[in-house]
Amino acid sequence: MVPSLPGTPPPSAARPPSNRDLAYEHIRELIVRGDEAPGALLSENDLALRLDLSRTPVREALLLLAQAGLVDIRPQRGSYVSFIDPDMVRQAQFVREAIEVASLEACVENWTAEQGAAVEEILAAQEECTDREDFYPLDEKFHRALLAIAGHETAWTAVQSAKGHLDRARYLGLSGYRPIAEYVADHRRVVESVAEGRLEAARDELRAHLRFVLEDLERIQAARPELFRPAAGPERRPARPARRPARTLDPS
Amino acid sequence: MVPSLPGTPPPSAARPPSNRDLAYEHIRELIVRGDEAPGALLSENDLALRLDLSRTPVREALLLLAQAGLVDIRPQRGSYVSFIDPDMVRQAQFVREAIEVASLEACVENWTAEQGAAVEEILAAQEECTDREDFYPLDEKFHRALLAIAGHETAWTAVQSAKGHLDRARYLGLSGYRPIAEYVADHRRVVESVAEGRLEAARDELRAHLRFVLEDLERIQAARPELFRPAAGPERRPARPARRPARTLDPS
DNA sequence: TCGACAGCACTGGTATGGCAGTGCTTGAAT
DNA sequence: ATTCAAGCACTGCCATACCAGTGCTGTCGA
Repeated sequence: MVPSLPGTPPPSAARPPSNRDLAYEHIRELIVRGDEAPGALLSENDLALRLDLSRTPVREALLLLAQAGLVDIRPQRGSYVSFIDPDMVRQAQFVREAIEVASLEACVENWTAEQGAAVEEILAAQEECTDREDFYPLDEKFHRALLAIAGHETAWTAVQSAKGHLDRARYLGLSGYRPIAEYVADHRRVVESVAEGRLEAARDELRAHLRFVLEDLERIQAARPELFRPAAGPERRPARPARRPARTLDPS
Repeated sequence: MVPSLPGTPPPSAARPPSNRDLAYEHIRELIVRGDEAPGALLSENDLALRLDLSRTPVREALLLLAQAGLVDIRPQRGSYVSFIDPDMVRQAQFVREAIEVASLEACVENWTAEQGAAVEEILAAQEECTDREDFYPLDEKFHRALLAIAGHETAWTAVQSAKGHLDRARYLGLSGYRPIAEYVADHRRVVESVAEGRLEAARDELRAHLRFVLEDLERIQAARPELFRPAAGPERRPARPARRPARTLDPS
């Protein structure tokens, strides 16, 4: 049986995506790509107009995004693009590392030639890759494939939910501080260790690989502090967009 | 001017829970406690009537529960209490184990006398405990405390989201197959190892402790197979409740 | 007896209107 | 110059109405 690596979840009838799904993807894209900066107001009304939908699907999408940690909903006040919280990023990193490193054991046990070939294909594509923006999907595919081989692909959703903040940090710090080639080299090292059954080595290598993200993070924070939750201080209020002036009572 | 009315305790105003939150908690309770069995229909309309709310907050609660894996929403068909999926439970167990075991390292490093005392308090309460239903909150408190000591309390949400299926399995199999006292003894063993800095021992003990849940799971599945997703076969359709008969065209 | 089929009672998905809460604007009073 | 309170433009929250999709019911024809 083919475990079916790529994420085509339902083999059953393909239902067209609901408006809620469309709104979710669209808004998520806005946030992750940085088109709407952290702290920006995301008004249900405004988004509904922009997406040419009613408020209901937009509202539900925002609810889901809030649960994913990408949006802060403040009742009766507004929904805002959440700031990147360094602690959240660190926790996400911790969760991800814990899961992926733990999965290596089963990965080593289940390793076969075919799986090696499938992973090799991904690695080859990564080596072709020069643009960072193209690299991220491939990176994701690689890590997901390792989980799938370990028989823990379902656990990817747990990684995913923790990864929201992390991805955004990576995306926004797009300039990148570590060359792609080094990441690919990391990947290859891990795969070789797994293929040769050196579990401990694979663990150390994967751990080191994942932790580089944190080093990048510190550089990103230094370079673009406005993306991060202000430590405290005078409670910087996120700027509301220009507002129509209030008219005093004078219908003339 | 009166600065603040007497009796308004905290600086930040405690906002009353929204109807959506109420609906969420209520429905979650229904599911986790087994009042609505896996496969049961959860109609938005019906729930709205029962909770004396409109459909909107109920619908949003269902949306969140669906994301937590407790509800299956099938568009234009119905929302159903999800079956317990053994694979999901195993994945949840894997995620939980990965996170908690990984946190032990920091836990050992950060261990202090006060923290030992706090944990000891929880353990003492657990030893007083005879009723399983009272034990679960204490169990949760213990595991959460360990994460907190490790400085990874935020990661608890990741555990939590994976824990939905797991908790339900435990709750529904309430008869319990392993005495509470043994669980507490496990806890105490882990704490002692941590306190004495024996990291590897603590890891092994915690791992073993968590895996007992899986053994219970198999017994639960054997005893109450109807709670679990039917393997395949003739696509057992979840029974719809009685339905008002269709009248043929005859207004008389 | 049995299969095809039309009708309709349900479902969740979407659109929209009204509401109370919140904080900015504003201008009068200090 | 500063304080303060009223007004109102916004917010998200909730209620309600309508829609298309789905599958059970019950009848009819072979």
